[in-house]
Parts: sequence; structure tokens; C-alpha cells
Amino acid sequence: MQIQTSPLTRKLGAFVSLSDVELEILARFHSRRREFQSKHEFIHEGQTKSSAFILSKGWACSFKVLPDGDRQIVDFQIPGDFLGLRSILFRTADHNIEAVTRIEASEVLAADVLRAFSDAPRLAVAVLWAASRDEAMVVEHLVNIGRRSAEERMAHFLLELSARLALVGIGDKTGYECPLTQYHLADALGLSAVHVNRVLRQLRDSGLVTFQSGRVTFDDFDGLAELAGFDTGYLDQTGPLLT
Amino acid sequence: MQIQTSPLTRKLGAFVSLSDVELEILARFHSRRREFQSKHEFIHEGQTKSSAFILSKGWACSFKVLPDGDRQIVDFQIPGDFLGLRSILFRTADHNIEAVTRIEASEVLAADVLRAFSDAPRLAVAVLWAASRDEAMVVEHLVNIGRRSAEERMAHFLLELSARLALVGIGDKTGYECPLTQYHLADALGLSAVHVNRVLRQLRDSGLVTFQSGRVTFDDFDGLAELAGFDTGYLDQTGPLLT
DNA sequence: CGATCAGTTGAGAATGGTCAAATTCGGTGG
DNA sequence: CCACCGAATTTGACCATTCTCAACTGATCG
Repeated sequence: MQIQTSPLTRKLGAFVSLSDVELEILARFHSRRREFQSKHEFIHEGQTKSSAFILSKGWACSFKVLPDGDRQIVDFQIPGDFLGLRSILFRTADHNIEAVTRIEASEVLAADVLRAFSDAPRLAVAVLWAASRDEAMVVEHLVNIGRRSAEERMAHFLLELSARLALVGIGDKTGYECPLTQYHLADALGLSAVHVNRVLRQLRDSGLVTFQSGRVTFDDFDGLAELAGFDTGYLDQTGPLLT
Repeated sequence: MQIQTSPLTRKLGAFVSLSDVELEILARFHSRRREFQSKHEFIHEGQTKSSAFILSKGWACSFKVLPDGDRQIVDFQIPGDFLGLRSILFRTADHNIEAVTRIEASEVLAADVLRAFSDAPRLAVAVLWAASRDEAMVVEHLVNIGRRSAEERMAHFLLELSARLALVGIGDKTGYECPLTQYHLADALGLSAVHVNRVLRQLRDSGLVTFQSGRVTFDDFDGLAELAGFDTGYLDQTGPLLT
């Protein structure tokens, strides 16, 4: 079997230097290719026996729905992200995941993951690290919603996305392609769609950032970063800790 | 060495059946006893070379501080909780942790944890599971702040705390001892201290719950749970997945 | 050419914030 | 035992951010 460098191995390798054997085990994770249409919900809260997925193309989002129908988007997943890990570790999924765009992903069965952990224990450490990184992002999201104004939230969110996309080689300092609707932004930031629209106009009018027709354009990156109090510390990677 | 059942082993054992060797390694984590006074901040954001701690007595809280001085409490830690794991896995702490009450904890060095992972790889899986459980709590907290009204937030928060405390044998259906101030609640829930006070009075006046002089008393548990849309799914434990 | 969905805008209402001032309460020193 | 101190809590008045409702535009698609 040919061992390829996938976005996943690149990510895990940043923390744990992976051996050929470990790389091969990871490579086998990519044997079940799946494809989902935009808006398809492929992991449902409460679902038992769910799989995890490694996203190779497109965007997805994980969210929870409240009794009154409101939803809170917890995170967006971009290519290279591992998703649904918690639904494997717990026996039942505690959140929903749906495709934002049409997506391509590799399905990974719970048994595959658990077997990989016992065959190559260092992979568990690597996944622990990746999961901690995800948790750090959720924490930052929490701070964002809990303590920042609508304008700051939006600014911070757009910058964070930019930083994450940059890590997988998408977008640059001038901006990036972004398939999200204003409803997605509203559900992610805990705002109403109407207010999202107003905030976006305000940011555009102040010459900071333009969110339009599927693209985020930074008109004044530094100004935006200052408004948001943006700091990339929680995304830092400084080379393998475990060699 | 005598192998004792600590809150930590009980927690990890819920996911991975631990061998004697693994139990002994965990027991060695308890060799460096520490004690901190209330309000002492013992993990600082940006700090490198920080340790982790296993909390054995008292309450702590982890939080982030924004440039303008506002703070967002991410989570409270109670006896049995592992804290500061991320500050070990990343080389630098991405959040602060301070003692809410006087606390007793065991300090665990980064090297100890990494050595334990290579000596007993299954421990890494167990810790991964525990970390995922923490992440699930942060996610629920995010939903709470993002999509619920102040009253619902408070109700949900007090119920969640009750459920967590019950797992380590503190409190019962009638209520629990709670050393938090209204400022803690405000910082955790993304509200102002003044509004926290009003919300608490409202909940008390509606006969649902009383938060007073260091104690939470459920006057109408079911009514409160209904108001909060409370569901314990994300805390469920259903026995070891890995045997 | 309707139908639907994303985006836009306005007007009025509501939730929660800010500021400022009491009040309570657990210590602590005299 | 009592006076006092600081921290935590409580309350009122006013203000701001954000929400809701409702209407309208523009694009896309069968």
C-alpha cells in the first residue's frame, strides 16, 4: 500500500512523529469514501453506532438543537478535520453534523479507531492532542459569544476561520472563499440573522471586512484584528512534543 | 505501594478497565501534594512549562481574560477533576485556572504524563475519553450561553453542576453546597453581576430554586429542569467501552 | 413565470447592561 | 462583646444592544 501524506497525517504528525506503521494504519482509514449533498445531516444527536469521518473536501458544521427549535452551531469543519470523534468514544452522538457544501469524506468505524489505538498506542496520544486542539477552539468560541459584542464576535470569527483555513493552505491575507450563509453565521454566533446582516454592513461600511457572494475580503486586516482582540495563541503548533 | 481508588481512577475506569499496573502508575500521580488559598491563580495563560493537577478537595475555575479586563469562566472544576491537561499537551497554557475555595491537589508534571502514556498506552485512551467528556461539557456551556435566555442559562447551569457533583457523591436532589459568588456566576454565564442577582431573585420568587449563603436548594427540581430544557445525555456513562 | 431562498431594511419592543447607592454579613481587632 | 471593615448582595433608574415582526428585493431554478 502506498502511504500518502493526507491532511490528517500532517495534522497529527505535528504533535507526534509518526512511524511508517502508524502512517499505514492511518492510510487505511481512507478506504470508505463517502459523499454527501449540501444540507445533508449525516450524524444525528442520540444516534448510536455512529461512525466518525475525515473530511477531505467541502465544509460541514456541528450543532445542537434546543427544544424550541433554535440551533447553536458549535464548530465548522474544513478539509483535514476529523469529525464525530465524540460520537465514537461515547456510544451515542451528543450533537448533529451536517454538510454545509457538498462534501467528500472517509468514513471511519468505531471499531477501526479502537483497533488502531490498541495496535498503535501513540496514535491515541496524537488524537488526544488533536481533540484538545478542537476543545481549545470551542473554548475560544465560548469566550467569543460570552463576552464580546456582536461586532467583535463577527470580526473574531472571520479572523479565526481565516487562520484555520491558512493552516490547510486555503485563502491568504486578502481573504478566502466562504460558503456560509448569514443564517450559519447567526447560528454560530448566537445572534439573529437580521442582526448578522446589520453587523456585516457595519463592518463593510467601516472598511474593515466584506462578506459577500461567497467570499470574505479583508479590507483592513490589522484594524479588524484590533477590533476583535484577535490572538492566534490557541492555534499554535510548535513541532512534535512526542518523538 | 498500596493502590487506592481515587476519584480519578474511578472516572477513567468508567471508560477503560484499568489493570493493576495502570492503577499503580496513576497512584504515583498523587505524590506531589499541593495546597492553594482561595483566589490563588496557579495556572496562567501564556505560561510555559506548567504542570497539570488532579483536584482532590475544593473548587477551582478555568477562565480567559479579554484585553478589556472582562473575563469568561469556561468551566468549574470539582474534586476528581483533572485540570490543566491542555497546558501540558500544548507547551504553553491557553487559559488561567484559579482556586475558588481553598483547594488541595496533586501536581502532575508534563514528563510524568507523557511517560505514563508510553508505559501504559491505554491510559492515553482513557485520558482521551475524559478530555472528550470535558469538551462535551464546554459544548453544552456554549449552547447555554449562545441560545438561552438569562433565566434558562442560570437554571441549566445550576442543574448541570448538580449532576456533576452527584457523580462524585456530593449533594442530592434537594440541593448542594456551592461556594460560588454571584460574580462567578456572572463570569461563567456571560451576564452582569447585577443581572445575575435579578435572575436569582426571579427564580427564587417563582419557587424553582434558591441560591443563598453558599447553598443551592432545588424548590421544584422538575419545574427547573423543564424551564432549562435540561437533559443529562452529554454526561452519560454506560460502562467501559474498552475492556 | 411562480416559487423559494438568501439577503436587506425599517419600526418598535425586550432583554440585559451600566451606574450609583444601600444593605447585609462574616470576620477581626479593641 | 461590640464597633468596624470589606466583600458580597440587593435594589432602583436609565440606557443600549439586540430581537422580533414584517415587508421588500434579487437571484436561482424547475
